Amino acid sequence: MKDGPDISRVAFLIGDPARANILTALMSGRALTASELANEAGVTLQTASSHLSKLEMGGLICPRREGRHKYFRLAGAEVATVLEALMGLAAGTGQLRHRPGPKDPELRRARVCYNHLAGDMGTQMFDSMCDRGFLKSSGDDLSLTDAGGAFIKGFGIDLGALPESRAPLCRACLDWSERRSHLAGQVGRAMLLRIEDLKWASRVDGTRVVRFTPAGLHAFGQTFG
Amino acid sequence: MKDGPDISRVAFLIGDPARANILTALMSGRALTASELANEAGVTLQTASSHLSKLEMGGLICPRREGRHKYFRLAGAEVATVLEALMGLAAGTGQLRHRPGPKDPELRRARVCYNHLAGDMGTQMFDSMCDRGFLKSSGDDLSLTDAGGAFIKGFGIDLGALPESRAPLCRACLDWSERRSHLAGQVGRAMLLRIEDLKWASRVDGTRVVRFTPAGLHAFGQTFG
DNA sequence: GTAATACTTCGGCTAAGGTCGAACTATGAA
DNA sequence: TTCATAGTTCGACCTTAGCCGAAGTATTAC
Repeated sequence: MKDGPDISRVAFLIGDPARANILTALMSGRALTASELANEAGVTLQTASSHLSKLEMGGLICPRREGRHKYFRLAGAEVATVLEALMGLAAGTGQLRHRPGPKDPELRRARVCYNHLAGDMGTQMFDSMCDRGFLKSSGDDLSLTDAGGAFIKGFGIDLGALPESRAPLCRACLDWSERRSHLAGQVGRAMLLRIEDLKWASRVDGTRVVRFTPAGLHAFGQTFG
Repeated sequence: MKDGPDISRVAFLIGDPARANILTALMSGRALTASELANEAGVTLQTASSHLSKLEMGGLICPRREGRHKYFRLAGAEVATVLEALMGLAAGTGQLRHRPGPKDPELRRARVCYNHLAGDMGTQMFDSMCDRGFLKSSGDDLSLTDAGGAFIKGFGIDLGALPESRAPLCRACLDWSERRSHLAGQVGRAMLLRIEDLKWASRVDGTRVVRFTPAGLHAFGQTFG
């Protein structure tokens, strides 16, 4: 028994409804204050503070002080991956499915996953870029081809401006609603930012929903149809 | 708040040490009895029975009666994926790392992941098959090329004999110790079975360790070097 | 049949931990 | 300075659930 790392501590942290709501809210990729997260989780500030310190101790979130505010964000893409995988499993095991709220169809259509585009439109973009030979997956790793580099440059993304970091340029991320991959990594992040810059879409405050304008939808279809 | 599926229920189930041990034991891919799992988890049979019924209700494991025994197995590859992702995160977040037992190096070298080969040798096999063009990842999905089909046929695997099922033939699975992908899916399963058939390696009872014979190690190196 | 093994259910004990009110600290605004 | 806002810490309450002994059911062995 006791093979490998200890799963239960991390799972225990995610296993509380309030903490799960906090983490889900942070899946938007934004850094949120303790008060905002308390509100998201539906608990008082004191309770949220306790949860947040536990999540921080467990290495799932990172704090950042800013004046009298304390902002929290997910500790990394690996955390987001686990959360997405759990969502996929929760959605799959039937009775665990949450009653689909009014936002549910919108979420399935286009949403933020950590810092990149997910949902139907996220996978559509990914597939289109693969089909046209912009992405090449050499076994495990995903990378941008020369044609792909030219494409995203034409799309308005300056590769040189991307920060040097250990984070891979391209990464595949499994989508819980579509059960297929979408584009993550630094390029995935840059694509979403560019889509917002182009005013094709904007995030709906307080949710993970990404809402496209009619014009943006049309342009998206032209580009990734 | 409350976007998407409810994570916390599934995470709560995994968040108990006894249940986490049970699930980890089932990562061997084998079906184990309630008594065996009680022993793995370090609790009495009564306690394990309670845990097992909760895991079953939660859709994480499937029971199968066989005489007076009740065998349990993981409910599916999706569950295994979540567990592997959690292991990766737990191993990564530092203080959560379990004290490395004597079996730890062996586990990192070669182990069973649900029903396929993982660890250093698992990723080595995967990389080799990718480099030689046996596997093609068209964007998201992983598939066997013609050359790959010929290769595994030569290796002694009859593709036609694989059962018709919704499970994909090839699938990439993230490895918590190597942090890279290895081969899962039906072909991954068949490869491991064939390796055992060839007597290259055998599983160590009661653990996830796959122990190669010297001859098997040599043959493996020849084939996937 | 009787005995043994495998598992389940029940009941009670106990400990862990989620919750919030109230008091406290720290930063910023007037 | 004085007040307001953001967050933390403390203490008490209380629900939850993990645990095991004991009794109950089901299946196999003899």
